Amino acid sequence: MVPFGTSHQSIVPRSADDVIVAVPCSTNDDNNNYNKEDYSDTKRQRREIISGDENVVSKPHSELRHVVQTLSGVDVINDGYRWRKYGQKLVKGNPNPRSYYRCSNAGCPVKKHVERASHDSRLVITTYEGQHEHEMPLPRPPVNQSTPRNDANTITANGESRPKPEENNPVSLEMVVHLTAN
DNA sequence: CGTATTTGACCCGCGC
DNA sequence: GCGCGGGTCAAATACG
Repeated sequence: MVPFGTSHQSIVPRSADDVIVAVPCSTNDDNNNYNKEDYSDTKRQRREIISGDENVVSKPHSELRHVVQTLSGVDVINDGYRWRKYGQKLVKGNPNPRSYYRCSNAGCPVKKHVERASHDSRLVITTYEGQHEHEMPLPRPPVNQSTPRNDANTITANGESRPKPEENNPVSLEMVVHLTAN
C-alpha cells in the first residue's frame, strides 16, 4: 500500500543526497531523539473537527506520524510524491523556518512539515502526517528517463536503494524514522 | 494559461 | 482575560 505505512519505512529519497537508512524506532528515542520539541500538534485538530462535521469520528486517529531526519544539504526530500507548499513559519527555538507541505494529489490528506535542526543546518527534519492512499504520481515523464539514478529506487528490504551519492555526500547520512501510530 | 510558490493575515488552543 | 505560538488559508506573483 503506501510506501511507508507499515512497520518498515521505505522512504525512497530520490534527491541528490539523502538517504535511505531508516530506523524503525518507536520506543527508544534516546539516541536518535532529536525532538527537542515534541511535535505537539495541538491546534491542528481544530480544523478537522469543525470542518469534518462528524466524519472525523470515523477515523479518530488513524494518522501515522513519521519523523524523518535526513542529513543532507537540501531541505526538500523528494519521496516520490508531489507536494504543494502551503505555508512557512518561523518557529521558536529554531532560527530556520518550518515549511508546510500538502500532498498535491486530490483527496490525499497527507501533510508534511520540513524544518532544519537549529544547531545543525544539514539535518533536515521531515514530519509526515497521514498515509498516501495512492501511488506515487511522480510527475516524472515516463518518456525515457535515462536518469542514471532513481527509478531504481525500489526500496529493498536491505535498504539498498542507495542510488549513489555522486553529487555531494560529504556528510554521513543519517536518517531516523519515527513512526507514531497516533 | 495553468500550476506552484510566496507571504501576510487570520484563527485557535494553551499557558500565564 | 490576554498574549504567545503554531498552523492554515488565500491572494498575488513567478515560472513552465
